[in-house]
Amino acid sequence: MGDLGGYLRKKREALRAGDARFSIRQVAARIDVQPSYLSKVERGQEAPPSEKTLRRLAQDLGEDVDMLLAMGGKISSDLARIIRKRPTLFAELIRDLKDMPDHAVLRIVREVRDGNW
Amino acid sequence: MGDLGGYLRKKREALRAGDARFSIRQVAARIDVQPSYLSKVERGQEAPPSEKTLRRLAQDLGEDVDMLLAMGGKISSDLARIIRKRPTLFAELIRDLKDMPDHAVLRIVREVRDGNW
DNA sequence: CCGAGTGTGTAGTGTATACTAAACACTCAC
DNA sequence: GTGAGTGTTTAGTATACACTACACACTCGG
Repeated sequence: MGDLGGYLRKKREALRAGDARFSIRQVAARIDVQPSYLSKVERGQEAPPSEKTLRRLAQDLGEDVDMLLAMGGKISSDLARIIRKRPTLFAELIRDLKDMPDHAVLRIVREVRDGNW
Repeated sequence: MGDLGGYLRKKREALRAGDARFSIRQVAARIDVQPSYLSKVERGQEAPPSEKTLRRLAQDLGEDVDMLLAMGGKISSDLARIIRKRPTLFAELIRDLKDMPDHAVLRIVREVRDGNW
């Protein structure tokens, strides 16, 4: 599951094929880390970057932030904050949804969004 | 919000009123930390304990684990794991529920549990 | 008075997190 | 063949996390 490095490398190389601006060095410069660091992250020689850095990376590579964070073993701090405000309530809900198939959860999401509550 | 220390102290002192086994020293011994450490935690002079320690504390004091963890700025690792397995899905749901009143969320919980999905 | 128990103050520790800085080896264009 | 760019290696760093170990000062029953 947690192969953040390999995923990042593949994604970057795909982008790089069509745009020279996606070299390790240039991406690193844009997201404000050392190229050596990014290189190691991509090869799994370093632990996943911080949330801040993962966010910039996601933005630069056009990837979903929540997914990259998850691959890095983290959860977006805004989600964490929401949960921590009503811990038992959300804990219950999330544990109940644990084994539900995606489509069932999605149905809930949609109904919630449509405001039938 | 985040006054874990004060909350713990109050709770322990309440228990202590009816049971001498709830001194700092004895609780500390049971949850396997130094009394000085627990003392500092209760007075907010130390950062919140680890998840492991908070769990033992919650158990010993008869408190809700998820709530104590939340007060300590953490989220139960089993919840984190559930979310990380389907990050975008849960991120969407949680953000949508952010501003919903408790009773509305509870209704969802109950419906989910009753298996009408 | 003394022994058991109470809470607390001070100092220090091991480990993880999240990186930086500088140099090395290679390719490729001109 | 050299200058610009590429990825990588090695070594080191600052900060936070999550505590321990030990000693101190106090109370209170017998």
